[in-house]
Amino acid sequence: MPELPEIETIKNVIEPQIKGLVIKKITVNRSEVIAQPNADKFLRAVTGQEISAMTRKGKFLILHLKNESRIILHLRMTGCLLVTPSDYPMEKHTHIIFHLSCEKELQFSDIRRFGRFWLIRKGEKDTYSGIEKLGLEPLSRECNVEYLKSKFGKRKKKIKECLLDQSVIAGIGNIYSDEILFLAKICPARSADSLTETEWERLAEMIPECLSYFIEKNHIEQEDYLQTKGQDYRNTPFLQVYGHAGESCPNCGETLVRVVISGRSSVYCPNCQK
DNA sequence: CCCTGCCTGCTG
DNA sequence: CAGCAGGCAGGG
Repeated sequence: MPELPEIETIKNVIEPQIKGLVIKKITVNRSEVIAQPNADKFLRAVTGQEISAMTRKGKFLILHLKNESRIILHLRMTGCLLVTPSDYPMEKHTHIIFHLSCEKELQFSDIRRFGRFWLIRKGEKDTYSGIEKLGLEPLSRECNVEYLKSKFGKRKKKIKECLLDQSVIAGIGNIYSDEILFLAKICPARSADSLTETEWERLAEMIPECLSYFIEKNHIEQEDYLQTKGQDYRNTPFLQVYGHAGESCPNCGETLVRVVISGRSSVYCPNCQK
């Protein structure tokens, strides 16, 4: 169920463990997690390749291979990556195992099976995964108040829905949109075109502040990550509104309210967030 | 634009 | 048992 800070955390934990290793063999337990073009082609193209790097874009992870093709991965709601010793027991919902050199494995598990892999070959245009449609990285310099206003300023959409629009800002999901709007003191149901200059400024400031704060909080050592099976992002103790409907606002003590915005559960403080 | 489907598991 | 879960594509 990871959003940008969690994907960043996963990348930081996994990358140093697999960089430079060779994919010797792949076990596919559920081929539907390989979205494109077909599982066999995927296996043939990837087997024997060295992993040169792992990067993140929005909520996507990208495994860069030595031959300049790349494996794109989206974890969706419950996808999980683990680097394990080669004799490590398989989790119940493990769908793909990359058997690597140095007696290691990269295991992909996913309870709900929404997660997907794509293979993009050298020079091939990625029209499949959706990665090309992503907007700016929220931690980039260009994702500033002018950009937000130019993209959202005239929309009648609710500001929370705007923050979830991956084609404008890549990586914010349901948790962090609530947290960001709480920090910016903006009600999630406000229409974007009603925001004042000050509110746009607060929003532009809180997006990177909130995300980088949680990247820091998520920080975890490789051993602890494996021990907790990649399930403990350690962010929950620090969430101020998400998951706290009915409790008191950490700012003012007013009861936090849950509403549904475009099908997503949203929590906010009716007193602090106008 | 909202709504559903995709899946399994956990909570009340 | 229904309802819900941190995502997204596709449909009407």
